[in-house]
Amino acid sequence: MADTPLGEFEQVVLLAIFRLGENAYGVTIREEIAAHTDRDPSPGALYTTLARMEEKGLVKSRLGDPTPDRGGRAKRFVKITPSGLDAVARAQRSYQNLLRGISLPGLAHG
Amino acid sequence: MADTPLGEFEQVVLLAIFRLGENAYGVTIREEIAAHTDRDPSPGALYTTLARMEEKGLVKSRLGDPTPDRGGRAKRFVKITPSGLDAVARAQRSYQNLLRGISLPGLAHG
DNA sequence: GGGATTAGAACTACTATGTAGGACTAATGG
DNA sequence: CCATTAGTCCTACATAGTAGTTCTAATCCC
Repeated sequence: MADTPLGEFEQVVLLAIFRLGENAYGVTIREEIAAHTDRDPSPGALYTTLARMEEKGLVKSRLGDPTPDRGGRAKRFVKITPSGLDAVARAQRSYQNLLRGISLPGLAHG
Repeated sequence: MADTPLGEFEQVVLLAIFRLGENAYGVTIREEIAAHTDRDPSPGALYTTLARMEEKGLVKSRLGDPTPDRGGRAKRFVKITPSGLDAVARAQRSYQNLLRGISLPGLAHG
């Protein structure tokens, strides 16, 4: 299953997790996505996708310790697996490849 | 319906059409995708997606003249609409935005 | 110390997108 | 006029995207 084609939203979630590093869990991932894209996914949308990706081995999760806060329930921290990292890189590469030589009107190069 | 979030494959198809310019129709689009990505979509996969995108106003199609070839059936040429172009550009931008500041292991920059 | 309150996760249900394979169609050529 | 061929379209199903709601476990306050 090394060549699972990543879905659009899966990629967005993976990248958000990547950015967050050690502090990636449901709530922060959602915030990160909202901050860096035009999306604002519902909790359900995120957790469902997270669960599916874990099934496919793209991410791994571990339950953290409860924080000393009101409602400080234990967070489920998420981390990208090597296989997940590979999948993002691969997706990026083929995307980049398709873009090669194209200049899209209305899109700034960078 | 200006903010339709483009799917992964939709984007690939759109970009292929863009590259092909005036000569974009079923067969050539399929070849273009096969040549520039790791995918090799079946005819059905492509035509279905094309039909859906036309419904959403992302592409427009017109029937060409039959070519004087054996089996030279009339081709259905496809063109990206302004709204389609906008959708790709938007998708690109938010993708780029999410990538900002990230350096992915195993992915060459460029 | 037990119910109100709250952060956070998980379930259910549904829609949309991705995908294949084969049927259909319209043209030529012998 | 039927075999052959380029090309399109139909049918059916798998997978990804999405929302809303409910469940859970922890503090806070009286």
